[in-house]
Amino acid sequence: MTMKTKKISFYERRAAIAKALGHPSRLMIVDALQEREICVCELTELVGADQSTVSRHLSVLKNAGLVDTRKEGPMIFYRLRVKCLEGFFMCIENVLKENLEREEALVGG
Amino acid sequence: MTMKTKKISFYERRAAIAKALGHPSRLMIVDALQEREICVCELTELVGADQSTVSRHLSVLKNAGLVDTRKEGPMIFYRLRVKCLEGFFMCIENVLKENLEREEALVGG
DNA sequence: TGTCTTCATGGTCATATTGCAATATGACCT
DNA sequence: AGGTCATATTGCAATATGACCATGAAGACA
Repeated sequence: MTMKTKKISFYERRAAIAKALGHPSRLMIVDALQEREICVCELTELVGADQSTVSRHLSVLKNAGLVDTRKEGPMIFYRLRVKCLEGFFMCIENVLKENLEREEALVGG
Repeated sequence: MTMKTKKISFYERRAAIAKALGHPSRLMIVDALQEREICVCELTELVGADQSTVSRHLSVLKNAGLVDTRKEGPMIFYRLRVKCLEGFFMCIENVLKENLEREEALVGG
């Protein structure tokens, strides 16, 4: 395997995770799951989309390895598989803060 | 504005940033820019795609507020606008590590 | 002026994503 | 078995994305 090929698969794996987090509904879900595990029915209410749509978003998160499931009777509870999302969210907040400052600078100066 | 609308735009802004990082070429670019500012011609070589394709990726990163540009003669240098990407990458690595452990557990037992 | 380099943009095609409706699956209860 | 609730999956339409080619704009330089 060439170095370039290796590099590509390296970034592909990482980009897949970022991509899974790149949708507002999925971000909302992940954020809610930081508190506690939540069933699909409750997540569907939270997101406010069709149940089938939410189910698809959940499967995207699951395929990325971000969440895991637990069965309890007819219900399925989703929970975060990783606790490290703070770093991710902090990074995003930092970018948004910088963007805001830039906008203010453009208006003010 | 209702609470739900507010929440949506909250997550939309954050998801847009994650989405901008959700492509292997863009991740490769951002990673390279952690070292130093780089011109489009060099980034084009690095990524190994058409110059127009790389230019589009760069505009995605710029629109997300992740990078900024500096003109020098006919060249345009791109540089990171934020230094916080460590937290982002650490989070990704953490997820990948967890995923690897899960795969090993599935094989092993 | 003409040409070369560097980068961005419009056009076009192939593919992926997203959303909803409809249907299937699976568990539980009677 | 039949009924009901909670999820997953499939089909389809609309839209977004990503790649290339061709072209355009701007600076450097003879």
